[in-house]
Amino acid sequence: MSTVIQRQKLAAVPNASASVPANGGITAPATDTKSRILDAAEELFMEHGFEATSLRLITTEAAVNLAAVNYHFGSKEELFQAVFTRRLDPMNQQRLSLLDEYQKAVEPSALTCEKIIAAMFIPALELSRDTDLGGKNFLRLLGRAYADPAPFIREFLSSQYAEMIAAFRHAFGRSLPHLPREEVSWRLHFLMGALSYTLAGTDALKMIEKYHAAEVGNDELLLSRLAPFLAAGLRAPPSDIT
Amino acid sequence: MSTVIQRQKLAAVPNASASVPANGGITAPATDTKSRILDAAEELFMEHGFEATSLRLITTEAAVNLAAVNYHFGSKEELFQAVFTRRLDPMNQQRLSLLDEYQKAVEPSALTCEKIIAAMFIPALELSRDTDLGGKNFLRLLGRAYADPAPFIREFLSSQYAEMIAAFRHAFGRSLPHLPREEVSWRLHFLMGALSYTLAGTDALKMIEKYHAAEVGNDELLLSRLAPFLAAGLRAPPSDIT
DNA sequence: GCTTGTTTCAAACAGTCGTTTGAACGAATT
DNA sequence: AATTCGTTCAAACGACTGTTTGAAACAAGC
Repeated sequence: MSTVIQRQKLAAVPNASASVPANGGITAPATDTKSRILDAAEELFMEHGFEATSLRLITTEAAVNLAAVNYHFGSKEELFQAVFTRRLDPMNQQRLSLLDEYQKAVEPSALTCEKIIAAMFIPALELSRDTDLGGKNFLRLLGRAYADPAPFIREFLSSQYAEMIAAFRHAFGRSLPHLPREEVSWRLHFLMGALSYTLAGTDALKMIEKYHAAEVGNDELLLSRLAPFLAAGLRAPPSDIT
Repeated sequence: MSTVIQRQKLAAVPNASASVPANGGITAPATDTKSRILDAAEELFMEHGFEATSLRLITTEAAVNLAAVNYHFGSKEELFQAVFTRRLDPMNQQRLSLLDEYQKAVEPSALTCEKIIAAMFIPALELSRDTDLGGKNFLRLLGRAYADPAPFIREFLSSQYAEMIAAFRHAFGRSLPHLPREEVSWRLHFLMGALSYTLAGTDALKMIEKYHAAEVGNDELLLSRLAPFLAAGLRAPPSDIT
């Protein structure tokens, strides 16, 4: 009862052509079905998690037919991965090239920890600003996916991250030559933890709002808090248990 | 919602008395229905998450009837909370009393960061060792719950943690008098992130196995890696953006 | 014996889930 | 005009969800 089925409108929208949305608002309309699904899925997966988000919720929010997800993506799992590859792949690529750029500028000496951390964070921060609304959603979604138990999520993420992690472990190793390789691995692990937790939690956002409203760009503020903390931790003397 | 629970008595339970299990094995059988459900739920919630774990899976694993969950706990959500309160409440209480004990020993001076960190970690580590198998499961479950989007989980956890967090923020504030209160809050936040990520992820366990098999007690090893990293981060000079 | 109250059980309830189907549409090609 | 192809649609599929029910099983009290 009551839950009358969604009556979708006909397609055939000739698109907004090149017209700037012109709505002083925030969100871009997203013309084609595939993008609308991705946008809605990104937002809803972040809000409720993978299992708790039904395809009917996504397709209703995106104003498309229920079957469109399986038609365009194959399955719910593949949709989830598509949400990630759309943003994660470019972001990690940007991290790698930024790290490379920084390294070339100081060759042959090693980078400072702060510089390496910046190469990890800046692409994430840009992502959160570039896209009108989706970027911030995505970072929170990403942080949550780190802790998701589903095997297909963990495998997918670890494969997406392998190359980037390896490059940054190498960079930190060069920057901290006195530190055993093993210790570098651990500290990179802790660093990722602090980062993903900060990006995922709503706590961080609440803190920002509480203290600084919109005074500084919230992203730079976050980096300015996190970078000294992490850099100092990375440079700590190695533990004596070997 | 808010379905008022049926009758549910807790009196006259004969209990396991003082009998030590005495089985040289690993797992305790868990005699009564309620405990068997809690044990199975703890393990399965950790493995698959809240939404993806069905009551039928739990009751099958616990070898009890499906209706037993609703009879003993009221609902799936209340079962989830019961899984947490069983271990989380004593652990946080232990953290508080340990912090208090450390503080009394050095009064009137302030505690070192390492000591405060130890007061946070040792109860968690003991939990992971005391109980035969459940403890380790629970810590991983806890780490994952931090990142769970479900509102009832977030609210429940934040209420369970409020008192402990406040006490430790105060202790860190005393230990780092040169640091603005705001900065202390941020760094405590990062600290919790590194901790929960480390406890939740399987990555940390894999690292331990990779490097040290069972040479040292894995828990002490973990603390010896994490404490210097976090202490150094906490003691870093404050960021210049005010 | 019977009664009382707690706990277990199989079965059903009322939905929601992801996925599939086959018909219908729109636009370009022949 | 007819045909093709990619896309959208309503409807249904079978399986699974948390929860409820009313009857049994069980122990203890009188």
